Amino acid sequence: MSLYQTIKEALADLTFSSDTPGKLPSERQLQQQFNSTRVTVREALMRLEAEGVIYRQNRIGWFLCPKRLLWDPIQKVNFYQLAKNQGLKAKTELLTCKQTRASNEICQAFTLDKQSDFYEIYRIRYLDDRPVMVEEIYCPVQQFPGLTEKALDSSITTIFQDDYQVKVSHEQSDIIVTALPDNKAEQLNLNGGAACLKIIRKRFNEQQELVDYNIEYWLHSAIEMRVQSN
Amino acid sequence: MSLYQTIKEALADLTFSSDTPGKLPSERQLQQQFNSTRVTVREALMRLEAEGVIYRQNRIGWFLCPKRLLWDPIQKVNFYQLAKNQGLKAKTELLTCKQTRASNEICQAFTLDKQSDFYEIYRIRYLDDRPVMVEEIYCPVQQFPGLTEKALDSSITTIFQDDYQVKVSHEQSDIIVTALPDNKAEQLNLNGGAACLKIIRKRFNEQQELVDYNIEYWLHSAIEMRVQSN
DNA sequence: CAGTGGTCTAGACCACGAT
DNA sequence: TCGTGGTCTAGACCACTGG
Repeated sequence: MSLYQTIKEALADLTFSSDTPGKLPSERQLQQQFNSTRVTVREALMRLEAEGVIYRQNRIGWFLCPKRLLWDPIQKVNFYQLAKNQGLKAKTELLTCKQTRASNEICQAFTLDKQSDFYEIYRIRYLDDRPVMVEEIYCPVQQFPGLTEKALDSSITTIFQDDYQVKVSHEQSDIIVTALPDNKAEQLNLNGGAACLKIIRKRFNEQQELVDYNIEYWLHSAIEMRVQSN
Repeated sequence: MSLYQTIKEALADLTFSSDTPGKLPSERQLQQQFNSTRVTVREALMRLEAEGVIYRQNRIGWFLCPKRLLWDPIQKVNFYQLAKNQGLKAKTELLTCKQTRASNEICQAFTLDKQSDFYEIYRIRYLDDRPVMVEEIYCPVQQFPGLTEKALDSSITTIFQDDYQVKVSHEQSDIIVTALPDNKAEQLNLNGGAACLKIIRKRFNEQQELVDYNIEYWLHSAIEMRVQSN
């Protein structure tokens, strides 16, 4: 068996008895401990990261992954409720909210022309204070005047419903595995290139009109999906 | 911008005009071309792999990814039908089929004791002759006597229905992103450690009895999910 | 057999975080 | 300021693929 495999298994077995709980020893410490080089140690670490056992914070170190959030893409349960049901603390941070002209792709999805204005909302979501998701939300200004004034660090669905009487009745999600883009990784204080789940979600009102175009990047080790079909 | 980022973007722009269509130049060629080292070139390649742009076959080289198979985890469409609808050629290869005592986890799922015998079926699935998935299927011998004699390189669901009058009426899928385990990677002629979608699917008959326990590993770049909710 | 990717060594410099 | 991870160099040997 290769050396990095050995290191990987040894690390997986470790109780990671470091100063900070959940934090792994530094790469140079591991290199000495296993009498190897940083390249090889990092190979082992990156495998464990790919498996979803550990994750890294940019220039800080490697950490053990907590358990994944279980999510059913069919159920329209909001993030806070979902987290609470699973004993996790949810938090949302609003990064930016501005009025823009959106990309062609998004205009087309809304069947609006390129002159239309959209709100563009960037948010980060945390579970137990760990950043796990970054999202972009687009919705037409016309339909949601004054949206910037609302409490955008809460549930958008609730705002739609309570403040605008818009009820989401149908949604479609496209889900792929890809690498976290560098600009998104930066917002999460993580490294680009790590596996992530990219979810493009379109939500429609009762008249089947698109009201909300949402792009989410989930840290792959933070989420698990469960779906039922009858 | 870092060198491997530059290389990554240059590679992404390339039309990959190599001998074999879809195959990238060798790592040493790229190293010369970009006046760098293999480590750095491989960093760029692995990023592209993580993004789902290219994949590698063990000791053969790097290849461009064809388009992903679109899959709705709610619909119970069989693999051949799904592929055909999307203009892809599906193929299944039976690796092994044997009678065993299954693991505790699986016995428990079936609510059978540890003495029960199961069929254990290993298969590989191909799209346009590219291996994209490896699976393990467990089902109780008691319920499917003589299953080994059937054409196990076709649809199991069809065999259940036609040969055993067992109709799958309900199923549950757990889906996570993880790394392809080395033993599975080997069966696919791929490298361990690449991102994959692991799907654990339990299928039930009309009496809500578990009939089929299925573990699938999909090459992450080969699949995309789309779900609707009402 | 030549060429490929898989693994590994033993260094180096940098930007950034913690202190 | 010191230690961290992020990036990079310039090699090496091996197992395996393909001709």
